[in-house]
Amino acid sequence: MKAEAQMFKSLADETRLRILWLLMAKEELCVCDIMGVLGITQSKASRHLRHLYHLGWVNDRREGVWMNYRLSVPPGSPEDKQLKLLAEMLRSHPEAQALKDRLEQWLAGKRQGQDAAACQCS
Amino acid sequence: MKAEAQMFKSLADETRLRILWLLMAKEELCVCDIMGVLGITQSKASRHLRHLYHLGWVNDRREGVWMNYRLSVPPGSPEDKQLKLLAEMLRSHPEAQALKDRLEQWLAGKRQGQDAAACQCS
DNA sequence: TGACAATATCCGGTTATCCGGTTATAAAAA
DNA sequence: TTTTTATAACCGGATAACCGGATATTGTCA
Repeated sequence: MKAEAQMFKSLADETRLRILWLLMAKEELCVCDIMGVLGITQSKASRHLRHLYHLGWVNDRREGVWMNYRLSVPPGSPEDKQLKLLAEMLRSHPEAQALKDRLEQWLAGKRQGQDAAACQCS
Repeated sequence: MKAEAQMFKSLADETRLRILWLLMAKEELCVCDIMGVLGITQSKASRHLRHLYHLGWVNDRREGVWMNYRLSVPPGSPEDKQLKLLAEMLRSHPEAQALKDRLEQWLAGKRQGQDAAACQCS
């Protein structure tokens, strides 16, 4: 039952929950997206993404300099059901809604500066 | 989202998972049952049960000197679904099966010494 | 009341987790 | 090749979690 405890441990952090929530909304995001939307340091964003990666929640895909992450749980697996349940818990959550809005804004802003560096990571 | 993180934190401990698993199998157990079946100290059993109590997973019911605990999640609530999902994850788990067997044995042994102190907590 | 049994809480020690800041790596661009 | 950018890994330090053993509380019974 160690594996199960560890799985819950990986969900027992607000930042990681927020990241999973964003990835459920957007499919694929790079580290700097996470940083920007959540307003956290690069170190923090990368650390938690690696954490989720090592536990099998997300895949990574390199695209030049960017590292993109997306959910990687097999459909129908317990982990998949867990994520769906999490989504259900958060759906009516004001904070989660606000995050989704910030994500939309962020992505819109990114589309604007198309040819320019898409991500200033300021 | 703090509440959700805290909920997962409460599940991120092997002992607490085992306790919940036992309570899903038996409906109501006293502290010394938990101690006996899991083979842990009284301090540890009580501490984790109080933890689960304060987070709303279980109710307590005093019966003389004994303190009985049982699950208290409202049917259909997200917490209920979470428990059901946990049960699904553990169902095929050898360790979980073994625990269930130990619980049966323990309760059988308890029925034997009926009039004697039901629980020596040795 | 006093003795006892079951449980809850406290104490301190150990370990795990999280964080920001820094450094290392890897790909692209100059 | 050197520089730049995005990201990962490392390094203390602070905080929180967990543990066993000791103590306090609560209920029972003589």
